[in-house]
Amino acid sequence: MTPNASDDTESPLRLSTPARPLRADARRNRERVLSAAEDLFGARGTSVSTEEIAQAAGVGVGTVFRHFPTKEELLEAVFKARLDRLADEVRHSAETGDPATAFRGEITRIVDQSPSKNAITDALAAAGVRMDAVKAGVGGRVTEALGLLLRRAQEAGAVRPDVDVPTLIALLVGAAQAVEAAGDDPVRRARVVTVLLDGLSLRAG
Amino acid sequence: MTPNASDDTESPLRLSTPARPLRADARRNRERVLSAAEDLFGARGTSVSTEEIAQAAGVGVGTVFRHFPTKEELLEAVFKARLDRLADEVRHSAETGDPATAFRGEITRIVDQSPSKNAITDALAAAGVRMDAVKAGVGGRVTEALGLLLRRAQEAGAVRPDVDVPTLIALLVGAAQAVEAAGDDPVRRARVVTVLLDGLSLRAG
Amino acid sequence: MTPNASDDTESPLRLSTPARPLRADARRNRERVLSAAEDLFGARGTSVSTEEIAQAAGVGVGTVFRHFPTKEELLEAVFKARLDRLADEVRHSAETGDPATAFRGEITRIVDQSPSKNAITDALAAAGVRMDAVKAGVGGRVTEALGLLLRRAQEAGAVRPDVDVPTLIALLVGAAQAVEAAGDDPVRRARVVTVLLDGLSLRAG
Amino acid sequence: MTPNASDDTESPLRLSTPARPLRADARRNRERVLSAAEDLFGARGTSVSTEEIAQAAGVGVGTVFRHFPTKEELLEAVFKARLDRLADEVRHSAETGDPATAFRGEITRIVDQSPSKNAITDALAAAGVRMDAVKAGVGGRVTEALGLLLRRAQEAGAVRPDVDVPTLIALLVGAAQAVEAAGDDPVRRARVVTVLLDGLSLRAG
DNA sequence: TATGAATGAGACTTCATTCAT
DNA sequence: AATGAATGAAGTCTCATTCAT
Repeated sequence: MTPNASDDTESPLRLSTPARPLRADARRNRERVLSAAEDLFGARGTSVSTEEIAQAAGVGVGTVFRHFPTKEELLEAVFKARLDRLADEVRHSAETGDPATAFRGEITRIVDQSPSKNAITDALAAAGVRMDAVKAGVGGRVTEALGLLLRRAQEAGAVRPDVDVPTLIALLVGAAQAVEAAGDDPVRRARVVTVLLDGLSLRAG
Repeated sequence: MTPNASDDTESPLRLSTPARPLRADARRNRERVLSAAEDLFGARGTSVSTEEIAQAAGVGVGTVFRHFPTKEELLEAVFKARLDRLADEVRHSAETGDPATAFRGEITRIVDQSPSKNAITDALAAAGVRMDAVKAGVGGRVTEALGLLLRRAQEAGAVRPDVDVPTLIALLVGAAQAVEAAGDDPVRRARVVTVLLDGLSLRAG
Repeated sequence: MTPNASDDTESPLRLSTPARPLRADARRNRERVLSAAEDLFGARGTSVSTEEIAQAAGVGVGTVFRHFPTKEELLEAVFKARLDRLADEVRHSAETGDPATAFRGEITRIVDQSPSKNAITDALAAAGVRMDAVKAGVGGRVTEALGLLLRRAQEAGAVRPDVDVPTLIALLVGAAQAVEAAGDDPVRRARVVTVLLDGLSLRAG
Repeated sequence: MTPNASDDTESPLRLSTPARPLRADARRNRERVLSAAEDLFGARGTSVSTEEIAQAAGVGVGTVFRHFPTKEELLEAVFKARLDRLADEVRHSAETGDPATAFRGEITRIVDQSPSKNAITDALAAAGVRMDAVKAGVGGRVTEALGLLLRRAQEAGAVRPDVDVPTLIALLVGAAQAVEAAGDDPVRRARVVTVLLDGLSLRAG
């Protein structure tokens, strides 16, 4: 909603000052809340109460609401934070080493990490979250980074050319879910990833 | 809307009601509630209130709770009903025609049908639902039917042999999610399915 | 207890049915809530909590909200009920006996009754209450009845002709407040009413 | 903004601060808070939050609470300041010119000024405010000044003798409310004042 | 049996007040 | 002294579930 371009920070109270740097302790609390929220939303869905998040973060409810005036804004912030980290990671991969290997490694990593930590899956599973704000904001960075990763792999002939970034994102979302559905068995989880990667690779014949 | 052949409502297996065969009107009410619940849960998630489901079904809340003593039990019943229909459909496919074609057709159908109606996706997305009860119950029929479908396709050399039924289920769950994430664009949705099927097929080399 | 003329009822849930007659117990509860709300709002202002009103009415909070989905709607309902009773009373006066006496008697009665029960004063003091709904609804009846009372008194030469109904209403609102501000001393309260009536009467010269 | 002539801020009588004369900046902050509070309480009722008042005053909440340890004390201070100004104004009127004219002019002025600025009305409408402190404090000055104004008018035969100061105050409170209830129409507002003045005047016969 | 009114725990959010910086 | 972050009690409202009709 904010036509805010760069800065990711969020002023605690919507005052006139656009991006006050936040006092040290305030910032620490903000991080604690964000982290607790990420854990709990990841582990038990978006229905965990704000009260519980506050407890987990070791602060009062009021503090949560000072930093995130609405539960939805908290959800969005968690989502953005995840995407932001994901974008960094993907970009780093994309710019490093062999395109094919980078692609495979990164896809595997994204899909196969702890489901409760998976940026895409449950954030999207969070259903109601406004994708608008996200797409306009950090979402763009993810798209960009994935685009680079994908393009290089395609140019190297390692990935089929008829897949574009949105499709790749959809596939990642699904694969993360699939891995979660596969349960704890590492063999099964690996197979899921294998099927995805094989499906994405350029066929020999 | 469902490409379902036979009865839409109550399949051979009845689980909730132990003995008493239910009066005609009671049975009709049960079905109406189940149907309304399926629609609303599908369309707007499991957070729709019991009250609203009752209204949509044209009955009082009390009636909903008479048939399904808990919201969770209602959720389970919806889930079971979907799986039951799915099992019928899959079995029918598996027993008909060419194994490879049947497999491809059925996978496509499962994944690419209206997401809000998709049996696996949102029922699982419903998070809290006890899979125990389900796996012990109708789940077995789905597993069985999918097993038949998969085995025949593998024997025909159309599907890689290192995929077992649980993995296939996980993949279906994920693919359904992926298709939903792909949005309304039919081209993208088709690509998602293609990637899945290619990943599942036996490689030439 | 209420000298209420026609049907005052309100359907508990805004459904399709326009004016379902309400079950006996539901109706009783509704009245109890309304009555408790009138007492408490009158005695301690509109800031009394819904919880407390529920307790005073001997019902759960949920019941209050079933009948009045919003605190504001409860406020409005209380307001309407008061105006409704007032309209009945005024009309009855206006149609009975000598115009001048009726006018004086009625004005006195309105202004000098227990302030916490005063229909106009604190309901208006309730600040936020939407006058729209009220004016469109029962408000019209009050205006009408006061119009009759006023016109007859003016035609009888007992009241100055340059006062119209809106002005009279404003004066009543103010006088009620003045009486409240006059405290418990009956002599002072009487004087306030006297000043109002003298101010309203047609001067000799 | 106030049609107030002289000092807007701090009149002779200081009540809150017992001894220490307050540093210059502290004093300025106190005035700013008081002024912001008066504006906001007047415009939007006593429910405006302390936070918002602090913002409007350009200070932090902490500063508001340093000067007025309680919201209620802030309310009282606002009230006192208004009464203080009122006392000055009334006394000035009472001591100037013809008694009858002074009385009429002053009553009109008090009642008919911008309602949101009206000292008596909404301060009293603020309901909870302890009148004790006020009556004991600045209230006395108002009473005194009004007493002078009233006595001289009565001695001049312009005002009925059976009205005492407390009654006059009650009438003023009510009339201010009546004017507010009369809305924006200046004709109606004028009529309200006329009725009051006529009611207060000594009858010819 | 069906109905829908009643219940009350619990969710989100606000705000007066305190306290570390 | 000033600031504004933190606190937590309290308020409004929702909803799964129970129960009288």
